[in-house]
Amino acid sequence: MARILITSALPYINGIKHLGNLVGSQLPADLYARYNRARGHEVLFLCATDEHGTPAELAAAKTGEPVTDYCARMHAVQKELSDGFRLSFDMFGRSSSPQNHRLTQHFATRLGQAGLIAEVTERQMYSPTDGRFLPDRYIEGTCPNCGYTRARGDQCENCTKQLDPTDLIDPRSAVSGATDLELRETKHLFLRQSAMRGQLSDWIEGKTDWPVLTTSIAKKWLNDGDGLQDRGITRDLDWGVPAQFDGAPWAGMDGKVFYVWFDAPIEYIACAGEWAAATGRTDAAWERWWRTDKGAADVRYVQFMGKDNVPFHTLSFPATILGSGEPWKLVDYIKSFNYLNYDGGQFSTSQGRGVFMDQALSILPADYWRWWLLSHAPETSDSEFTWDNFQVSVNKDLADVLGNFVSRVTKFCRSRFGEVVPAGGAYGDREQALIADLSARVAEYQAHMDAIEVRKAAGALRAIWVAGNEYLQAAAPWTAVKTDPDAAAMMVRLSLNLIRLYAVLSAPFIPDAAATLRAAMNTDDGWPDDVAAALAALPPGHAFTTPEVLFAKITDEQRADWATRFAGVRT
RNA sequence: GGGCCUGUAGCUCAAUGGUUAGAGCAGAGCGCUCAUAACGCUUUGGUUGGGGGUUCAAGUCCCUCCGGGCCUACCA
Repeated sequence: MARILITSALPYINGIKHLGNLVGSQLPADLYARYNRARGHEVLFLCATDEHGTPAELAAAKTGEPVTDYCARMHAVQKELSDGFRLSFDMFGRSSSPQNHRLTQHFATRLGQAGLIAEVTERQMYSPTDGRFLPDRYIEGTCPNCGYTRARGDQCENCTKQLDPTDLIDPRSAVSGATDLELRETKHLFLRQSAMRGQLSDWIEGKTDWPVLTTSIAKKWLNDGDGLQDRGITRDLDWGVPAQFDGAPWAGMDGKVFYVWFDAPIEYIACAGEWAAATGRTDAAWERWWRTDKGAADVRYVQFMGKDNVPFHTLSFPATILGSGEPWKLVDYIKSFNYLNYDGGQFSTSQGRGVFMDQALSILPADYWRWWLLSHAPETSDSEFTWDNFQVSVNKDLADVLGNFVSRVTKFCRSRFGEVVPAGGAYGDREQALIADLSARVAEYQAHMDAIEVRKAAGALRAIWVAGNEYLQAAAPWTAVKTDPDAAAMMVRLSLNLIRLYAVLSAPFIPDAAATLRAAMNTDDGWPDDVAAALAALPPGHAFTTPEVLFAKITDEQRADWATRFAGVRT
């Protein structure tokens, strides 16, 4: 039995995530977690809300709530939605947890003691009206290059020119519109990533089995220009982990907090501490997942994320861990995803374009979304969601191929033999061939799942479903029953066992439907390590119930309605 | 500007430099009647974005042009 630590990129606290966010990290991570649990491995699957930073403060200000209240409320909302999508986190924590405060300050201390933190004084834009320093992109003004009047302080969206806030003509706060901006000196801590460039580069160069998407982004940052740059890890904000604390190896950082991208990855570790605390476990229980000197040496750690998160997971977070000089577990494999587009354009949180997690669950059960999203996961390039494709794929795969198979088998059995697994008859060549075929296909499915090839795994699973329909069509028990009832009984018995097999194999993709099938077949969820044996799990005389329609089809009217409803801006 | 990814059938996507470029869906034809008008079988469909080059051999490698996307370190 292997031990597998799985983390999904942390969803930011600022609002409800869309389906593109979901398929880029949490959903495939859940697929992998469920699969490995089903295979009998020991899994710890962690995720949390990423709660610090300027956007959280501004979102709270907008609703009039204290930021702590806002984050608590939004955490609950995101937790409910992740439950709705059946994301099987062992812990859905919070980066604002006491565990993360302690651990973030601990890492900062270690890095400081190791000489890997520098104090840098710089000048940044301050808005007296807003009472805060403003990140570059929160300053708007007229572009000196093209005259666009809503250029941001980091880049003009119109002409794409890189800008500095001081370049802008008539700069103003994007938060309040205030124009009384001024440059103020402020001191910040920088993580000396440049000092660790060689160590990080050697580590990345050794990861030859990682997706190109992952390593190419890392190498770009390592080698671009003057090489890996130091990164500021503090901000002038109120909401976050205080950068000044007892035992800190620096002074003068009062009123500042750590930058979210410093504390958020540390929450992966702290979240394990939250898990232990929430489930009455000791520190040793979580440390055996994270400390190689305390039992984690045999852990395989896999991270899931969208491509925009890669630099922080390949460089900054490893720099934090390596720089600490302590035996923390480093990531073994990074699975990164491209983006899911929505009907010819991008999903957009800010513009409310596309389908968001709450909306998705309000119109269809989670399994529909899980199946479509995972079977179309943007692994090699960006992929595209269209309502037409969604309707056709889901109806065909889930309703016709899988759902209808269950219907035809259970209803035929009920009408001819009653709701019990019929006795009599023995396998012939056709059945032996089916078992051989399925054994190969299950092996293929497992290989793709082990390699985290999500779309290929979905294709292999679908082929297993199709094999049942092919068998049934060729065996034709509805004909055999007229002349050879024992043979028909054997065919039906095998087919009923196929339903159980499908329930077990499909559970990582469509857990609710799988649970419905297992309950209907009145059986367990043991993995089919031996397909022939698995197809005898339901013995003659075993009672079952005929399930209701497993997946109702999406009608043309529904599709048209949804396409219209979600075309424009979220209201 | 720089870097990376990408362009393959009507659609969504596959193809360690090595047979005649594949699969699902959609389309067409046939079969079946247990089933959610579902299922099965057969089948149409390609100058692999354009052009040039390397090679015995190129969807794959190189150059160039065209299109799409991402990143570019202060959003997270």
